[in-house]
Amino acid sequence: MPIPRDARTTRRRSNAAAATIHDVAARAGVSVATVSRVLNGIAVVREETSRDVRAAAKFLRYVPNVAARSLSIRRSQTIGIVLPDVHGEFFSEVIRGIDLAARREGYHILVSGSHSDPGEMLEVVETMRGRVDGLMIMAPDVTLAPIEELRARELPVVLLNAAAGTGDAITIDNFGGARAVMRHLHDLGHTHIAFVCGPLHNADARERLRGYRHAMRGLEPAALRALEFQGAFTEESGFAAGERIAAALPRPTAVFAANDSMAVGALAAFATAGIRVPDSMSVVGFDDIPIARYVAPPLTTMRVDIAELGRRAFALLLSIIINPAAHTARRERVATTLVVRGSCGAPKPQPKQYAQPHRAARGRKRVPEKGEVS
Amino acid sequence: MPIPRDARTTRRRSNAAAATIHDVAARAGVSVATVSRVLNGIAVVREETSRDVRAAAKFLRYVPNVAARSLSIRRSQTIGIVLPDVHGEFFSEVIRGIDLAARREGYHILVSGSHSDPGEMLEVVETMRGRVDGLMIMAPDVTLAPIEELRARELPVVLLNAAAGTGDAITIDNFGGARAVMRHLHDLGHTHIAFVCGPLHNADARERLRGYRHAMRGLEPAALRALEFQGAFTEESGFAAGERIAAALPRPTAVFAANDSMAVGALAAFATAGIRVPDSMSVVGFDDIPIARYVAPPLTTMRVDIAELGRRAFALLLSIIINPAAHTARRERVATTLVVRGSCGAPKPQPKQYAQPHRAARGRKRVPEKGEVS
DNA sequence: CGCAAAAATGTAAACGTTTACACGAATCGC
DNA sequence: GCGATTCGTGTAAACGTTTACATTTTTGCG
Repeated sequence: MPIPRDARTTRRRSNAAAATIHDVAARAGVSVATVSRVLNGIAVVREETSRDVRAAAKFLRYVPNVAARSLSIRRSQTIGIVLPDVHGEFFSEVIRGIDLAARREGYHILVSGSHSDPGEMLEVVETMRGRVDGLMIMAPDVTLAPIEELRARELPVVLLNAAAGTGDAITIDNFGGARAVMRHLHDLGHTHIAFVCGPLHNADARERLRGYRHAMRGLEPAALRALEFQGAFTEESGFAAGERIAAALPRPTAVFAANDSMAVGALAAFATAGIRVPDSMSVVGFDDIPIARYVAPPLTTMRVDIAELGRRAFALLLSIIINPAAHTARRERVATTLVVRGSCGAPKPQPKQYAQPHRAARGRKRVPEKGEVS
Repeated sequence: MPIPRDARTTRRRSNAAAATIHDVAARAGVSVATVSRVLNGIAVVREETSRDVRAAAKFLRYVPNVAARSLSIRRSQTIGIVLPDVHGEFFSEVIRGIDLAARREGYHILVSGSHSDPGEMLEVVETMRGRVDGLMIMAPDVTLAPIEELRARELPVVLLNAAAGTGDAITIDNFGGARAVMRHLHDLGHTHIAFVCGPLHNADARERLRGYRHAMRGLEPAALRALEFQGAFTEESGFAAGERIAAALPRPTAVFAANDSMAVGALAAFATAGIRVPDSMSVVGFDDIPIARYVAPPLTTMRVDIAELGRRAFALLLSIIINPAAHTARRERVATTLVVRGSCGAPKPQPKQYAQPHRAARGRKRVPEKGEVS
């Protein structure tokens, strides 16, 4: 595409077309190599020369052509983020975390969201390769995870919130968080605790369920089943589950919803059913979404520092990018924090002296663990 | 950087390094030009040759180097999105809208968020230029807007939710939406309507205030001032405003909060103050954030189709990118939709026959306008 | 069959960087 | 003062595409 044919020798400029490194070199009376060195802070170049170059660059409002640079150094200083069709808060918070960390290191982020099926995701990964130095894939859906693992090789990849798998990954400490929630409820004297589960194909939902079951392990299967209610991480489903719980015969005294949205839904259901929270029902959620503190009563929940998740994920990805060889797969987990508000009627008056009928999962030694703060 | 020195002639591959167009050409027994033509669907190339090329490319798992391509065609097929430090839902929804539209056109999006001051934003714009074919800048803050306008020339730019200004821009129909809200309240018989305002440096907040004032224009200034409460778009500020409204002496019968978050906060304040909504107080918000329907009572609000905002913005930007010359600045506005829920006690029994004392802003002819549906 | 026009393909010059290597000019030790 | 370093800079070859232009092959037609 030989349009301005003598670009490297002529000054041009003036009419249009951004200044190139050659223009700067010409104006500063040095070679392009020197300009490049000055602008990249590489090697030793005389202070005076450096000043001239910088002045010329400034005068010409020179900004390096990234494509050319990428081509030459074979890196794009960009990472890709592939997200499923995930909602609001979470989505943006994780991007914010990554963005902050990335910008600090001079990286840009290329995002592609709203992918619900593996095929589409793979396609996106394909179009991103070559354009990015590394990839961050969020695959909370268990059906997506394995596929991503296989593919995308020869490009650094970090998985976010993925189910199991082998590669590098950052996840939320769902299991630990769920156990901490349960411990809190136990400490409050609850034993008949219902659980509103998230969609089972979602890895986070599964882990939270596992935490719940772990805490309820004393119970016989049938009894446990009666306490578990299926939800879908939405307010609607939480509302529906709340209605069923309200109608359950030996009515549970507490509900642990696998996320805040469902907890909020359940709260609404209890309100319409005339069940008073926290007096006759305690409710705990998970995530600590912003409105959690504004529902009535304010929701006790497990806070997840999503931005931190993004930050950590970027750090991990960067370490792989920088030295792909000397890297062994790492799976990190970000801790969660219990935030006690009004929805579970905090320090209940009648504690352990009561002989509780279904007292399950008790007597474990209370090892403090991460994700348990307050 | 001459490492694999004979790349263009040798087959190489096998050990590492992605295949180049030369590798494909060699394997298919054609020239690189032909490969390029086939892969870009350009010009006429014999069906048979085409098949061979495609096969070779597939075999070598060839994927074009974008940097090289960008360098050659002088376009990156990428647009940049610069966002302020904006919260959750909105942030992600707008990205989703843009992403969807962009992907359909084969564009990628480079995002950079969380910029609170103009300087930082400008810096980001600077690092993005050359990397993107166009820019989308969201600047709801009036202090940011003008600065962005001036700069960033010689690169297609579309402003999102910006205050006034001259360039291309897409905004929400805040004024129209606010008026529609007020009309709804009037139709319900309210005249003593309080307004919880957003931060005044925010363009959206200002426009909504303008809509409110327009509807209340019959009122004398002092009376109006007594009905306006300052907020900051947060739940906290909404709560605080709610408390003040609850204590106001001729207590308003309705509250229009400039966004849902504040409406939710106000709702909480009324609940604690023992004021029943909608019986003794109607509340309307703006935005229709997801929890709006799950608070008690469900919030009547003005829905903003944020994804649509993103979509439209992309369409506009693309049109500028494609033909920068034949383009005259356009300012578009996306409509809003009234969503009636429980918080304003819908069709009140006592309508117009009552002689209302402060009946302001009445008797306008009801021109149906966009943003008024239901 | 021969020749012109059309169709298909190849050649090589851009695109704007980075950087290995070469080269001249200071600087140093003696 | 003179070779050996060191320092500062320049030259030019990559990086992997696209595409104007040249060249070859095919086709059409008398």
